[in-house]
Amino acid sequence: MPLSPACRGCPEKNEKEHGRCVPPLNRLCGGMRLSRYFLPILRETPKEAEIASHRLMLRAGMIRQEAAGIYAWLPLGFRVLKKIEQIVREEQDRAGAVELLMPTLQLADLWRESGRYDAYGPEMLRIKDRHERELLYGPTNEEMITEIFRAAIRSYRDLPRNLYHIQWKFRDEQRPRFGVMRGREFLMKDAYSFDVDEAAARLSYNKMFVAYLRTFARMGLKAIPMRAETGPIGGDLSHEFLILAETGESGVFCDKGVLDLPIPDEGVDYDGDLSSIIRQWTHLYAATQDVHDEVRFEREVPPERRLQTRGIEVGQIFYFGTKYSAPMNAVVAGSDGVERPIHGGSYGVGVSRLVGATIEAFHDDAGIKWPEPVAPFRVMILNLKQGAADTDAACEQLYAALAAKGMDTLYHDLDERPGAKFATADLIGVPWQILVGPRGLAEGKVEVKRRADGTRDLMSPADALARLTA
RNA sequence: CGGAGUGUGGCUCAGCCUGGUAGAGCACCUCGUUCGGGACGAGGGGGUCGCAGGUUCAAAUCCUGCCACUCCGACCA
Repeated sequence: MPLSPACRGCPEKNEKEHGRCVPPLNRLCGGMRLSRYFLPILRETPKEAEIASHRLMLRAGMIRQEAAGIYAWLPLGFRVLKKIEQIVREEQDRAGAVELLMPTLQLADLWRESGRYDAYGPEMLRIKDRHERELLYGPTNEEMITEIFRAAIRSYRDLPRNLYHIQWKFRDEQRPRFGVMRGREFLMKDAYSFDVDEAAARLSYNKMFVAYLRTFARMGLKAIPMRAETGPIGGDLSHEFLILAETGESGVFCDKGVLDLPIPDEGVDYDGDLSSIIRQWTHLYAATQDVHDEVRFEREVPPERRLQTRGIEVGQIFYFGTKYSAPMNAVVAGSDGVERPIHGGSYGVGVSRLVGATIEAFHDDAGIKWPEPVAPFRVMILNLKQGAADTDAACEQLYAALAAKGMDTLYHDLDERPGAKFATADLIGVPWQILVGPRGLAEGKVEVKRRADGTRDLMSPADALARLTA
């Protein structure tokens, strides 16, 4: 795949790897002038927003609510969504999963094969087309992927496989809330593994387990795998991945030791033995309220290491055996020539929810503090005296130089007062701000401010460039 | 789905009880003065008061029904 010119030199990753970028990400590399952007900032907090991430996403012009639990993603929010999506994609690919795209609408008849059309309940949005054919807006895709898979695969030699897509889902929640954290329409990565038997399926499960550890860590999040109930999807092996946050929906109990476990590096051999990593991450106590065992907790975890808090679920993995393959007749011939149902697993990541969850983890009173890997822009240039020859020239030079390096840069070139620009920059949470004002330029200096901790350093524009493109 | 609320300009709200020419702050437009942490002055534009009925000479306001949205709880791959 040829490199997009805009991608050349992008600091996201080396150029060789960049050839794998899907087109939407290519567009994220480079610069943007605020005067040509669409960033509808709100000065006051909309009254419906109770929690920080919802409030800040509305104020920062990332989303706009169109109906209960249904949001339009405005340009700034869309950038973050795409960056998170891309990290998820890269780690799925690395773990050997193969991307495809299934439709949002599905035939009811397909769901009758598994028996879930009647079992699912009012959470499923049901639709009829002009021929009175019953359709549904997919809340998940086990049936469809099983249908796709069974049509093509005949032999155990074709296994294992893991297919995934990143697609919008709809679940008609009784009470949507917390903005994109619990919307009715949401973007989810869902992967589905197919194996010849349970032992093989567990190997597939372990790959996704490790991929998830890496995925959330790359976003700057500390996600902890916890034993989980399997819920309506069914099955007998499942972990939820939660990031710790006081505003989380789930109560969690764990051994503090899990907070310091090492994340597998990108050279991890997915075809090798992952069991030691899984053991390391599962032998310490960690459970959500639903499956919490207080007696075991007190027996296994010393008092000083007991942690009781709340968390936000950002992923869940299941092994469910032949739950779908048996009723839907998805079978392969074994080495003995006998056909048997394949053993399946499914693996979800809440992509749109992660946007809100990240803000819950990284914000202060002034606004969002994006971790660099998912920030909508990496650098923001603030021209503190728009229209003055020296500040304009210095900003244009910085902007051109950063864009040439493929750096995501937002140039605040509106004719606003410095205070307003500071407030906007802090609100939208771009990790690095370059403050260019007459005061500093008199000494040939600009100020580089790091949003995460508020530290500022005066330096020459050349040094600022070197520091931010290092 | 139970309970509690709210719908008035892009945002936050007042006005409703006690019916009588639709308001404020912020935002927006023009001009001027400003300019390192959300400036100031003057002038200006923008609203079928959620929808539909009803009562009345007259309804944002009173009555009835509906719709939407929010919060608490239950629910939540």
